[in-house]
Amino acid sequence: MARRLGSDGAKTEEAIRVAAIDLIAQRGFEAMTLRELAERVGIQPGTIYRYFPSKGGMLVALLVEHLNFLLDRWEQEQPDAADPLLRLRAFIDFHIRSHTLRRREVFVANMELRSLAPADYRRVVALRRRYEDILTGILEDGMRTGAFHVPDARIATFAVLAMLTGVGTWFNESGRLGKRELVDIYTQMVLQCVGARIAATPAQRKAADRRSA
Amino acid sequence: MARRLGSDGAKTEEAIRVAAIDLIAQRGFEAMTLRELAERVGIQPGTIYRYFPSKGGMLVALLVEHLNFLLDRWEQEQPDAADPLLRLRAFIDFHIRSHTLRRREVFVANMELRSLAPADYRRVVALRRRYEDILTGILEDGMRTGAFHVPDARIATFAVLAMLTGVGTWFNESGRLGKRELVDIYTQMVLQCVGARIAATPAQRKAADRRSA
Amino acid sequence: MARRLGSDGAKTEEAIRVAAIDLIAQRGFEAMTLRELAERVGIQPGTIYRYFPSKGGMLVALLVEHLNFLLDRWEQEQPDAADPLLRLRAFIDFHIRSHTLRRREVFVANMELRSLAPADYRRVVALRRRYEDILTGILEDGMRTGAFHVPDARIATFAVLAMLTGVGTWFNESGRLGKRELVDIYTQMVLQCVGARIAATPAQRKAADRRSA
Amino acid sequence: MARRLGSDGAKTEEAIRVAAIDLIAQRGFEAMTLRELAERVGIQPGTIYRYFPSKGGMLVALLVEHLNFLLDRWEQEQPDAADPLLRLRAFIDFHIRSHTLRRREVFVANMELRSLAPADYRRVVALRRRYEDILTGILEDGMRTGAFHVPDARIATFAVLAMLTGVGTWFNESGRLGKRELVDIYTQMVLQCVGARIAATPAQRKAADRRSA
DNA sequence: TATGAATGAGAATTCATTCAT
DNA sequence: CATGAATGAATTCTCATTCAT
Repeated sequence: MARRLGSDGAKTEEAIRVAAIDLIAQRGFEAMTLRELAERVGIQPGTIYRYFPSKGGMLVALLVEHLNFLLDRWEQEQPDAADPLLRLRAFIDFHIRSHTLRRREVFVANMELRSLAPADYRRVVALRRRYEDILTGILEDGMRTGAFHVPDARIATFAVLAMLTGVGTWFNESGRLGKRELVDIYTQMVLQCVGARIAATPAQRKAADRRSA
Repeated sequence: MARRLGSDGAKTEEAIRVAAIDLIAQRGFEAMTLRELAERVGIQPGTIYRYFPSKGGMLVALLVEHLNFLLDRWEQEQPDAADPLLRLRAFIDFHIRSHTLRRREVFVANMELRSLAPADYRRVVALRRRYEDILTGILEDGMRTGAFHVPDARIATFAVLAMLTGVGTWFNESGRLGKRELVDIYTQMVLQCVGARIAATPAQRKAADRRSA
Repeated sequence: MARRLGSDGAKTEEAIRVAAIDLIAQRGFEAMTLRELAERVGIQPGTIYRYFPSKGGMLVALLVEHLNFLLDRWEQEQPDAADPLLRLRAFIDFHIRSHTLRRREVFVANMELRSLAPADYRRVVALRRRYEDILTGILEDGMRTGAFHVPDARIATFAVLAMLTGVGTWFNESGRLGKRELVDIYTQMVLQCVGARIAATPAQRKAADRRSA
Repeated sequence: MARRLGSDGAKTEEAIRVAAIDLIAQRGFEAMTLRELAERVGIQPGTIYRYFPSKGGMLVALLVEHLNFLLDRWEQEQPDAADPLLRLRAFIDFHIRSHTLRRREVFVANMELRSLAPADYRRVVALRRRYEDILTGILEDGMRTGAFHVPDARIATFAVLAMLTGVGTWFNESGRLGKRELVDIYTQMVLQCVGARIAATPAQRKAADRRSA
């Protein structure tokens, strides 16, 4: 059969992307086979090559798309305010929300960098760097204004991002914690970590009290 | 020739282990081939099977060895004292030292869990769990004594371990930071993070001052 | 869009033929892909099937067309005269001219016979045989009249055709030799080869003198 | 099964070479598949890669081996004498003998150059060039001594080699002609072609008379 | 203890071909 | 007349693994 009724390139590509992220997150990029991927999507392996130049090319495409999504979203969602504390809160919230929402993408983006060809690696790392720079900027501002106290803004960036990103490793949508609480808990820990003077909003304190009760 | 003069099983096995950790850290477990590994060690691929039952069996052996090493060492090195703050400091120091020293092992242990067969996975995760429990225990003690203030000891464990383990990702032996400073910086951040009242030792404050000067 | 303005089947077919000969000559029939061919022509691969029944069918069509062209042309251009020497000169001239002009077609016709399906092979070889027979006829006539002295007309045919056709392998339109000289040189060699008593015309001798001067 | 009883690398490689030349001559390099080749040899396709780095690498190896064989043999067999006529006779004899003996190798070497990667192509063409140079050298010597009369030694080389090599295309071991006669016939034609004053030895004349009787 | 020959299964990728539109 | 989506079969090549020696 040359073409299934109503087959549509854009839909097929999206289906491949979704299934690929899934499979890569599950098994790892190297361990995933295109056969498997094709079967999930319900197409023949060869068809993947209409949409991606190669298995490796697919990985880059996926990672670039994800990082651009993050950067674009932050661009839109970031608060107008200049206050570092407020901005940090917003960033934590944004990061956790997007990292639990697009959990598999994040996982893949963190694990599979080494599967990239050198040129692709540089491209992806450059995008990731832009994301890291957002946080570094906030921390540096806060250090200047005295809102934060960290030994080194860059290292703190790594530390905070590692902490926040780690959430995706164990967080379970259907577990005992809701996303709201998760954000609260991490906000408190991060603010403490960067030595913010006001560690928690009243709302957070209340939430914390409830938990420890 | 059946045996080179002075060839020695124990040495061969160790050479395989070292080369394997190296290669897996570089390329990932799935991407590493036994041919490559054998070539590095200077043996034939078939010879690997004298020491490990299979490629997957080698991974378990490597991970188990590493985790046992960590647990044993902590057992030996942990302070006698019961003071949570002191114990936390010791743990941070231990963790960073062992994680920069055996950097590649740690990396592998974090990245390649999903390459394990289910039974092996459970075995390795159980060992890792014991390591996590050390930190959780310290944090819970500290919460009880009022030394620390975290919303949730388990989550804080994940957060702190993610933060600390992340060091291995970017730390460079020959970079601008020495291990001593690294430990100081992270100690401060972790202590802040868990809401320890005394955030830094005088030594650390001095180091921090130097840096911000 | 179903049809570009002014798109024209006959033109498309000719464009495919030209590009196909080109590509087959360059890479070989098996190595050429229809994708490549389509791309050169600026169409989609599927479109080729409007003009040729299959890849193999295209090859036959190309070869048959070429051989018919050669036979038709000779039919038109051959001299009226019966003199074998004159006819042989005319044939050499014709062959070299058409083989340098349609160099790629000739190359393909010589190289790709084995890519044909058996039935197609027989058909094409029969046409080629008719072309060979022209030369064999001339040589046999010449042997009868005493104009030529060759051990065997059929073998001489193969030898002369191999010699002449080999020109296409190395001849370079923009090289040191013009076509006129090329024909002269080969005429002399062929005439010597078949033991023609008069080896060269005065014009050829002059050309040869110029070269050896 | 890991290894058949008495399996032997050197034998396996030779078997692959023989079968490969056979198949390439039959179908063409591109059309031959490694599956087919392996099946003929009675091994698995993957085993071929113990002996050749790739399909393309196998082709180079085959061609280089063949050309080196030709060059080595001529080195040994060439006559001591300086007489161009004698040397030319020896070369014709050598060429036809080796080209009917190793017919398939020759065919492959002539047809499959374009299947080589650029670097390999240059290497093989350089070797072929050395072989051509042998004939060119003989012809130039003969032109100097007045033994031969050709318009251009290089072009005559191409012409003569094309003629001689063409033999492999149609010659049939079990056909009406023996190799002895074949050499005689071609010797006469070549000598005529290069304008050698003594066109044939008495033996050849006798053979020619028999045929024309 | 180790080699080296070979396997067999499966990997990514390519390609001629089909056909609804 | 032509496209563009897709197929399905085949291709080269890789790799963990086996085992006689």
